[in-house]
Amino acid sequence: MPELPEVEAVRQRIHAAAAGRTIVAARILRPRIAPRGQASRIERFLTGRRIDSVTRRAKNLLIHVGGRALRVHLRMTGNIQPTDDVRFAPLEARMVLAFDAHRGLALIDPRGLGRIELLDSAAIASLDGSLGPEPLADDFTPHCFTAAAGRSRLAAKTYLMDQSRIAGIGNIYAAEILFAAGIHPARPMNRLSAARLESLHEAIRRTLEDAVHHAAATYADPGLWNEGAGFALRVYGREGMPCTRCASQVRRIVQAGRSTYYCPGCQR
DNA sequence: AACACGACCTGGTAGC
DNA sequence: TGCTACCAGGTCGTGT
Repeated sequence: MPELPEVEAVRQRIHAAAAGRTIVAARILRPRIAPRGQASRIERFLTGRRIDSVTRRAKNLLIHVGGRALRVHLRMTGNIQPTDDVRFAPLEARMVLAFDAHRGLALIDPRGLGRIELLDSAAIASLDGSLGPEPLADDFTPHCFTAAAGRSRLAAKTYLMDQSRIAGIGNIYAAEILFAAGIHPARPMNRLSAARLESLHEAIRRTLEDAVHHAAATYADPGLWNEGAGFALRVYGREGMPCTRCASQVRRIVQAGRSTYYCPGCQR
């Protein structure tokens, strides 16, 4: 679930619910989600402080509090949702930030791989510096993308998923973007023409913008959200089914240990 | 530099 | 029905 579009939808939702509110109680229900030995320190820091804003960098949520940021990474199955009953958070709740006796935010994560960390301003800058450009930001221009990408010998899918090169793209949207651009996932980036790199840039923007729109629209409906029904997937998970564009059978291969889906008919 | 692989966790599901 | 094996949207550390 949580790649850039979903994390952005969570950000919008919890920024609206939490900005300006004071945390009256912070409970980390599963200490291992924080760096070793820091869970109670983080709880103490957050308690009594006001949330200024919630921003996003790549797939990281940054909850800005008291000049620092609580970085939350949702990993595979995490989500943060406003709750009206902080005392009876669901079993999979890993952290609860209460705004009063009833309302607050809950980090829900069935698989428990999500992580939190408290960052000072230097650590925020360091995180920022370790990540590639935000694909939906104004400075992610065709030129900026094609200049860097054209020099890499990485397979296209591996390149798209490398957070230090482009921020926020994961396994599902990498497949969808490459399908939209008609590019084979194993094709080395430096063997794509300038024109094809530009169309890839365009596919990145269009696919992610579309997905952000759908993710934001379905966030409020937990049923839809959990089924991932917001965005109509065109190749991901469709092994053996006919391509929606050319009717060839969609294939699944493994790249870097992850499933990659593509159409052998129209991705070259 | 590039890539493979295991670990981290739990739940769902296909197959027997 | 009940068991096992395998799979899952991410990242990090280790090894080649």
